[in-house]
Amino acid sequence: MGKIEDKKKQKKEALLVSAMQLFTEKGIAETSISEIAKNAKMAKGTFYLYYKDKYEIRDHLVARKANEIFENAHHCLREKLQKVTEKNVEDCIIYLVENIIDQFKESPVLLKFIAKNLSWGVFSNIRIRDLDNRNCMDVFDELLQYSDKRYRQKELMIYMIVELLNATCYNVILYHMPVEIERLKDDLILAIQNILKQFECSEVEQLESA
Amino acid sequence: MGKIEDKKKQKKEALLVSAMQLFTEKGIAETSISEIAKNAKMAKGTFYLYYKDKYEIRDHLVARKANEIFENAHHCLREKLQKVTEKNVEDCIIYLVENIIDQFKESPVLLKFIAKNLSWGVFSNIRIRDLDNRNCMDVFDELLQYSDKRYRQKELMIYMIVELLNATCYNVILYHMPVEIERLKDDLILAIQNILKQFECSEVEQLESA
Amino acid sequence: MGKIEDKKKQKKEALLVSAMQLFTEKGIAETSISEIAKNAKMAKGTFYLYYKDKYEIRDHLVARKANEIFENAHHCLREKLQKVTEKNVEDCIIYLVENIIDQFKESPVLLKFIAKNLSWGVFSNIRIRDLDNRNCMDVFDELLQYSDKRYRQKELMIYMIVELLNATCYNVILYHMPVEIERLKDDLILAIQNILKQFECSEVEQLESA
Amino acid sequence: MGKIEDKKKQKKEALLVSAMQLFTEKGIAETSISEIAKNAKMAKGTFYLYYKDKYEIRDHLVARKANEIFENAHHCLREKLQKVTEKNVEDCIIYLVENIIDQFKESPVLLKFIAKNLSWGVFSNIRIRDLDNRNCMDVFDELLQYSDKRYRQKELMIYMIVELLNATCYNVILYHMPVEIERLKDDLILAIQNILKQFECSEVEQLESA
DNA sequence: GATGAATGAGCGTTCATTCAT
DNA sequence: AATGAATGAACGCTCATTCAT
Repeated sequence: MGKIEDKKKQKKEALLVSAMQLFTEKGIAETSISEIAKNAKMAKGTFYLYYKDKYEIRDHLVARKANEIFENAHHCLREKLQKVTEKNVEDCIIYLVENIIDQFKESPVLLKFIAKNLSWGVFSNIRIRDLDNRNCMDVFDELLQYSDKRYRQKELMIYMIVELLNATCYNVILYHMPVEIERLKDDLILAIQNILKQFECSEVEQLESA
Repeated sequence: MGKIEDKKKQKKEALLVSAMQLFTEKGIAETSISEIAKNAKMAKGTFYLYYKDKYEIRDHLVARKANEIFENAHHCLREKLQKVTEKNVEDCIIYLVENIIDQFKESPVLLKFIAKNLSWGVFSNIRIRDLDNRNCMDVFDELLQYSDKRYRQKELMIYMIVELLNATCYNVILYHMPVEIERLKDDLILAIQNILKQFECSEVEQLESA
Repeated sequence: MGKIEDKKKQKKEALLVSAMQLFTEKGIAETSISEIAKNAKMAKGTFYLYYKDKYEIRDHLVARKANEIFENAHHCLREKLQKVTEKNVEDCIIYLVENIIDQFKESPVLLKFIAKNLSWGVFSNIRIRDLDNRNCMDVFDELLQYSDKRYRQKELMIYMIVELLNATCYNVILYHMPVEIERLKDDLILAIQNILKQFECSEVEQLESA
Repeated sequence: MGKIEDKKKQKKEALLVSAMQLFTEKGIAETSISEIAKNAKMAKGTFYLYYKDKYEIRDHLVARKANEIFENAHHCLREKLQKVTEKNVEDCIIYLVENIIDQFKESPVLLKFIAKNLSWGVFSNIRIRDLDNRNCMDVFDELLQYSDKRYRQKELMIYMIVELLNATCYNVILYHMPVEIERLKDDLILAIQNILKQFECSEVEQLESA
């Protein structure tokens, strides 16, 4: 029956939660498997029924947390878009960026965990449930489609935006260096808007691609 | 006499070199203190006469390596500037950026080591010998002084450029994702030029600050 | 009904087969109970319904495999004896020995398993189905009865032959040391014939025992 | 100075002694490294400064113990030979065999340890200090040289004798099966004498080889 | 009877750290 | 100052055994 499957899922979940807590509290390298298990109220051996090692659990967590952040942001965006008729790609992306900054502000440990462990490979594969599990690049594609502008090198563009967002927030939110987050925000958004413009196709190219 | 001081420096140096080799070859977590000592042809116990633990050595190394990279770049810039009369800040910064990218391309292990361990605190304190040990922010200040343009929020501007450079190079050089470095280069430089423009003071502000 | 008994026997059998495979493939110490069960397509817990531990299974296997070897040899001997009128004890024993050597040559892993785990207690109790489950010593008694010679200390004689056979074949077949099996064979048979002669009663003793 | 080397030798020795005790008391498989260390009054980690694992220690022990047994026997033989003018090869070998049987009788655990772990490769390489570290096959060669008889296939002959000795003593001394050791002794010696005769070259061959 | 999730003792191994030399 | 033998805590991991289902 499904009860046993349910219990297993709960155990896996408990291990994830336990690991997340310890990873953010004391770092991955300083967290041992037996601690993860004990913190999840299990025997050490039980850990190995569900994960190969702590790096497997880390990878699961990174993917999940990045997913949550992006889904949260995307969800808010969708709600907002329902109220607005005019849809502007740039604004949407800026909206996502601001939302993500807010999430990072709320949970600096999350930022720390994500920033140090998220690779582009994982990020570009994040799936959004609201969009039939299409991945995060599809989200941008969809947004860009509704626009009357055309963009070249879309993946590179997104990559640069994401990396700039992540990298600049890290020191600013965690160590308030070299400025406070509120001070960074405006210029970060400006920079991102410039990146978007930089990848916009010229009118000639726009026509060609049309 | 200074001979004893010399010997001490040599030992410290040998440990740094040994550690750098092992850190880049197999990673910091996988390198043990006894390995560092053995590789430096010393007894394990001697290590503790010079460093507290391997993280102290790591921090020394990060600062030194970042310094070398920046000094290299700056040195090349100075040589070039001696041949040229016209001095343009933007071009200088782009020159530094390109030079640093080239150094990363030459030594991806260096990039890996630096990118994962360099914090803004360390970076902004890098000292340049050619400039009487003034730090790296002073370098930019000097460059910006020679320009006829005025910039606001200089440290933030540099911060954003440095982080963008580091963060985007990481995946691209080490994992060729999402594009090749040659593909990234042009757009990265464009983006940095835009960041510079974004921080340029308007003419009114220029006058005011003058 | 006997169906339940049948199923039980089948399970026990499946575990034996599974264990034999793993024991010979990777050794007893390196084989775990859960592997034996999985290889027999059962759950781990089921193992304990049939055997106490892997050593119980090993003992069952040693007895069975030794039995098979001896039964095989004995079966061939009987077939041969039906065609021959003249029956000579020495020749019969040599025939058995040669047959067993051939079986070992065919399956060195079997030799390895048997040689390291067979004790005299187990061997002397091997039962032969063709002979109404009489044990292996009875076989020799029967053979010796048909002879016109008399032997003293029959069990000791058999013991020495069996141990010499086992012990000398081990290194020779498994590691080809110090000679090849073909080189050993002739002298081993000679030695066994000498052992048989050595235990023959003198004519006076023969008469006495008659 | 040599003091430190001395201490190291003492530690290695202490580990060997400790391991031997535990191996014979409870078997190799049932002995753990931490037990060996604790029994030798050391920390667990110290074990690894001297041996790779318990199998390395086992191999050292087997070689050493086999060496001791053989050297003991050989030493007694030499003492005896000094008193006797007439030297007979057969008698010498029988003397060695009897001496070894006596050693096994005195220490059944030694027999158990040796019999289960001594391979022909190790045995044939045993070195005798009294003979300038020449190995055990050289001993036999020397003995055989003094004889007026010639033997073919000397290594095979020794192999068969050694294996017969080992294999038959095992059950008899440890489990008193199928007879007592005193009962085995006479027939074992007879059998060995027969093996020696069997490998004697015929008179024709003797002349040829001369 | 059969299952397999859960346990936790115990393994081999590593390694930062100490300290007598 | 320099050594490296010694330590023992802590690690990752395995596995026989139990027991609720």
